[in-house]
Amino acid sequence: MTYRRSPLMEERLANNRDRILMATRKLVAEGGFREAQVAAVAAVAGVSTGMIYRYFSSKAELFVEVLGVAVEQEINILTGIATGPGAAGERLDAAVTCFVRRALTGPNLAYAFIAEPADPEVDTARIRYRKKFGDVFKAILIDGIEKGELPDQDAEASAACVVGAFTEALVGPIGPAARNTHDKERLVQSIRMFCLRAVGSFSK
Amino acid sequence: MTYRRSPLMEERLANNRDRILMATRKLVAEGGFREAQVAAVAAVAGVSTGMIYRYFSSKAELFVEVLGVAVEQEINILTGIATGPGAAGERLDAAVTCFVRRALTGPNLAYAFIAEPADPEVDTARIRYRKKFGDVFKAILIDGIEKGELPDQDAEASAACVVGAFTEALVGPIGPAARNTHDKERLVQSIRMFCLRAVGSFSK
Amino acid sequence: MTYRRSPLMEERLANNRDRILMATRKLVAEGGFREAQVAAVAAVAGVSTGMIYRYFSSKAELFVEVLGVAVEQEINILTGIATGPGAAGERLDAAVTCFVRRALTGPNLAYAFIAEPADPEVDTARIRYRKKFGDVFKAILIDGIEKGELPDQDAEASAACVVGAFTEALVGPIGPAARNTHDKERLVQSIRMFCLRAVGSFSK
Amino acid sequence: MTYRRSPLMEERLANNRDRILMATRKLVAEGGFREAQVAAVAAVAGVSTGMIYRYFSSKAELFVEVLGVAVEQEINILTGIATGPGAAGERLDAAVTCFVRRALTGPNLAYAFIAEPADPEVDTARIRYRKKFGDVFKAILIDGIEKGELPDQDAEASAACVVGAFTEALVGPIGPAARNTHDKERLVQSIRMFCLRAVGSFSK
DNA sequence: CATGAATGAGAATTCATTCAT
DNA sequence: TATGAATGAATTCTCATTCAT
Repeated sequence: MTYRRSPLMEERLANNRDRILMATRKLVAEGGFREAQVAAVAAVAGVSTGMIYRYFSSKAELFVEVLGVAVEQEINILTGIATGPGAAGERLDAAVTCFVRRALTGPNLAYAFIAEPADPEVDTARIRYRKKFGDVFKAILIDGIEKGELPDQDAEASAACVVGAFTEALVGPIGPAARNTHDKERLVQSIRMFCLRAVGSFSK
Repeated sequence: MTYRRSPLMEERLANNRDRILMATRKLVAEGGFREAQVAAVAAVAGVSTGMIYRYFSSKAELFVEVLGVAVEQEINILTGIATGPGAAGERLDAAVTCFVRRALTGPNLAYAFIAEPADPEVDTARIRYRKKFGDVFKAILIDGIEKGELPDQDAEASAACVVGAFTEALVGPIGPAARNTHDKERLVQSIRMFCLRAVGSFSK
Repeated sequence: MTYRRSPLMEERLANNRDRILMATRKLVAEGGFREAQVAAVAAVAGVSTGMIYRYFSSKAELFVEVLGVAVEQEINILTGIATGPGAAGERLDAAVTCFVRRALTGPNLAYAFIAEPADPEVDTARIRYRKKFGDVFKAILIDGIEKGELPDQDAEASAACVVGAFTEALVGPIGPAARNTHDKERLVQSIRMFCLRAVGSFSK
Repeated sequence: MTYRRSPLMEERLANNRDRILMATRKLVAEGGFREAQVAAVAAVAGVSTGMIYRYFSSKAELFVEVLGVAVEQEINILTGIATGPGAAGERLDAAVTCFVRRALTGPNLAYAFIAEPADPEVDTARIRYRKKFGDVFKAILIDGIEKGELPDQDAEASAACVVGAFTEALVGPIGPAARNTHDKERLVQSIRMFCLRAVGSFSK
């Protein structure tokens, strides 16, 4: 008698995969890639180390996917804003504000951005994911420039600068200082204004 | 007849330390801290591994100093510009332009910004060094705001954003794409304009 | 069908730990802590070096446990004698004789006494373990003094001297010379008489 | 013109040798063989590391000689007592008391006795030196036994036990606890009485 | 299928000894 | 002769990955 993969087992498999991803994300968020050793991930996920290799061919692949999942979530939200109605300046405003606020809420994504690639593979992915963020902003910028709402500029570079600006502001020296809600909101506004002025959108 | 330390010996000593630092810098620039293992550094520097520990008490200390040397060079140049004559906007312009141009010239500084903390010790230093850069820009901003040349803003946050903006633009997805002189100059101008608009300085 | 940890697996686990301990003990007994490098222990135990760190967090911890296991065995036996019936002098007699005889039988304990602290951690443990031996003898002495069976004396110091006396006699210059059974028994009697006279118990 | 070894140079050589020995002794006394690295010895002695190898072919040889010098000093004093006038019991009394008192005075010799051989070579020497001490006591014992002053016993074993007894009492768990003069004198008396009772000399 | 024990290739660091100057 | 910079073998410890059960 052989084992057939029952629907139930499928679900357990999916659950396992998710739990591994979540465990990894948790560990990376808390202590960087350094703390996300395979054994630790397995322990947090409640699976064996061997199990991890059923779903991911290597630790690097696991990391890449963790980054991917985190990025996708944010990209979806931002894209919703970017493709919505309203003037380019307003959409940019909303996108920047949303992104910064979410990043400050939990150490879920921001850390993953600077967290060093434990692997060249992860490095490559990291660059790719940052570009995805830039693309969302770039789209808004191009739209705004075409419609004359924004001054002419290198949309590609500006978009990268926007991403870099809040990355630095979030994870750099001034980031961790913002602990209470008041400080956080102040930081959100500072970054927001900076970026808006930077792209020439004076929505005030 | 007594033995005196000959100039040649002095030079060799200095050369060793410097060669170790240069070798480390080279390796970090090329492949990140990951590639700068003690054995590799020793090989590139043309010394034995033990030699490295004559000059640096640990690998972390070596890394910290490599970062420090690179940062100090740039800080000195930027500070010269920041404390010089001219309107705040002009000095900011010059500082940003200079910084970006130098970063694009060689892999001398840029890597220091993303390079992940192989060590908590290095991490701490890295944050500190980034802050140093921010402080130079912050000084110009505060000066400009006081004199009414720049709009009121959170100088601390803006400075961090400026640093982040060109960090991302330099080492992020669009950075490596700029290979020839023409592309590079275009990138310099893009980042420059972005930052100037961002702080409200429309020197055009 | 679920997987259960088979008895065989349990045994192999226990075996590994024990084999590591035994291998360490063997190497320390033969060549001191110096010879018990992690790689050597692994080789003798028939495991990989990494395996050792599954059971012991550091080499020092391994050494401490090796000492501890050896000491505990002996302490248990001695305590049984010390807390048994009979006059203090007789119990002391039995304890000393038993201890010395066992030490001469195999290189199981004696080495633990001289073996130098390869590590401050091990040093601390070594002192502690020696004190444990002293305490067994001290208890007998105090009992004998109280009951008037033994002359008044510093029980603490006398106990330490007893431990030192046979340590030296066992591992010192005269120890290894005693190869055959006859010599050994003669040594046992010599040490026994020395210690009994020393504490004032002339059971003859 | 070649250099001829002047008397002055001879003296400097001798001085160097002595300074190296003293430096080693100091370091061993303070921190065990572990702390007496060649570089440290050189620094304390005020010579270069290379200099050390002019006088000692290896570190082990240096250690052996340091032990030897320390032992010789003590042996001389003890022999003076042992070969002097008086009853065997009295001479033994004086020898033990002298030895223990001197050992407690400074951490000069006692430590060297248990301090683990950094080298098999040192190990061998250490055993040999301990035997030398035993021989002094053995001589007194044999004398006393022959003259009927002491009960018949295995002089060799008893001598080893005496050495072991105060070694343990000095460097074991109760040793370092005795800090002030009062405690020390009490320890001296305790060890003294123990040893005298042990060899059957009740000089009280 | 699921486990987690086992592996072993690295990586950092130390220090006795040598030898060019 | 004297120096101390330089060497590099040796040692401990880590952790991704595999595979017998």
